[in-house]
Amino acid sequence: MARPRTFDAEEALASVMSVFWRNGFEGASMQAIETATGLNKQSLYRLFPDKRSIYLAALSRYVGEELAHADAVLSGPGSAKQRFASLFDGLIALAEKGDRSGCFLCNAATDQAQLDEKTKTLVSASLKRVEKKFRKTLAQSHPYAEDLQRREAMAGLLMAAYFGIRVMTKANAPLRLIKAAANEAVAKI
Amino acid sequence: MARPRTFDAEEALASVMSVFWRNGFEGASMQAIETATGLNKQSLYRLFPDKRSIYLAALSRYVGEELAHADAVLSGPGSAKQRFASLFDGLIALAEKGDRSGCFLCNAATDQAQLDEKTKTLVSASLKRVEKKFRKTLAQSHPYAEDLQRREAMAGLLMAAYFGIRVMTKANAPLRLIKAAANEAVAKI
DNA sequence: CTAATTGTTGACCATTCAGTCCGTAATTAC
DNA sequence: GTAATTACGGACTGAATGGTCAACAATTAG
Repeated sequence: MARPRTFDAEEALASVMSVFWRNGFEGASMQAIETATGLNKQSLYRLFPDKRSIYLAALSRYVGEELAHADAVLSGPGSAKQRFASLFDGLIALAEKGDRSGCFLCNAATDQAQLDEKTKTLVSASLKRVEKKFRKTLAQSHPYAEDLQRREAMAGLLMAAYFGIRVMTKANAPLRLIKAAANEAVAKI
Repeated sequence: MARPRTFDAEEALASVMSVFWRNGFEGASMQAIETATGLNKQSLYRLFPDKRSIYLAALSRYVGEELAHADAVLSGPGSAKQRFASLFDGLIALAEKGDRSGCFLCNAATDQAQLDEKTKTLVSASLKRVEKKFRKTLAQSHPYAEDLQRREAMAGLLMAAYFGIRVMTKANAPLRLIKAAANEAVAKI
């Protein structure tokens, strides 16, 4: 009968996710991951075959959380415009409290998507899920409910605005610029 | 009398820029840089004190080129809307020919801005220059010429859209989505 | 108790990393 | 020719890297 694991795999993954989110794939050393999790890397190698697998698991976890959050916000009451306002207000609120950590998905896209096939696949699939969610929300309000082309166009713009604001946040753009971009994006719905 | 340098420093920097753009700071090894430039790294260490300095020089070069290009496009004939259309059409054209390399500035923002003070300063200053250029262009057309608040808001949105599309491009978003986002951003001017 | 199984620990490994060292090279001034 | 200066080439350095190894540990079944 096997010896039971003494750590919680999900908890460990949450710590790992923070390290990869902040440092990127190459910048996050296994030593840093050991420190963040309080585990010996051999314990992690029991769960995952290599560093890339740990990275992908962490990214998957992040995307899951981010989409769940977006879903909650975009499933709220009101028109599509109001719901997107809530989503973008969330970005403003993060910047207001000095949170400049940005978005792990954006990081993975710019950092690894063109360098590693598996990361590319995961990033690409994640974008599809975001698009689907944005279009679904828009489809619940006029005129996007009836006009498929307008819905697709606006979903595209909102996605670009969302990711762009994430980049600008990490790039230390002033709060007024982040607010301007977020509010203007919502105003155009 | 000193021995003259046998390579062109600007040419070397262009090669270095490509390596850093593609691989990021951590992922670009000095060995890869040697290979790309055809120089021994000791020759580069004659020009720059360390890897970070090389990286910052490469990023500066990129920003200079990108802003010069944007300046050329945004200084063209027509309304602000038409000029931005040209700029965003450029992004579409890159995607159309399969160029998914994205934007080194975006990469630096998401990758290094929160990890290294000098990179953060350069990235932040670069964003200011982009914003200034976008606002200047908008100020040449109605109603942005007269309405400072609208100008700032639209500049913010266009910046977010621009950077967001860069991220989506690198994230392998489908061409139709990139087109939708770019065209909708311009349509909102 | 032993056997089987997986988990933990810490040492170990070969390679890679950014940077350094030093002999040789190229150029001009004298 | 020598001297002075910076450039080039390739070897070298200590540390860091992702991953492996093997002894010991924890658990249950029989």
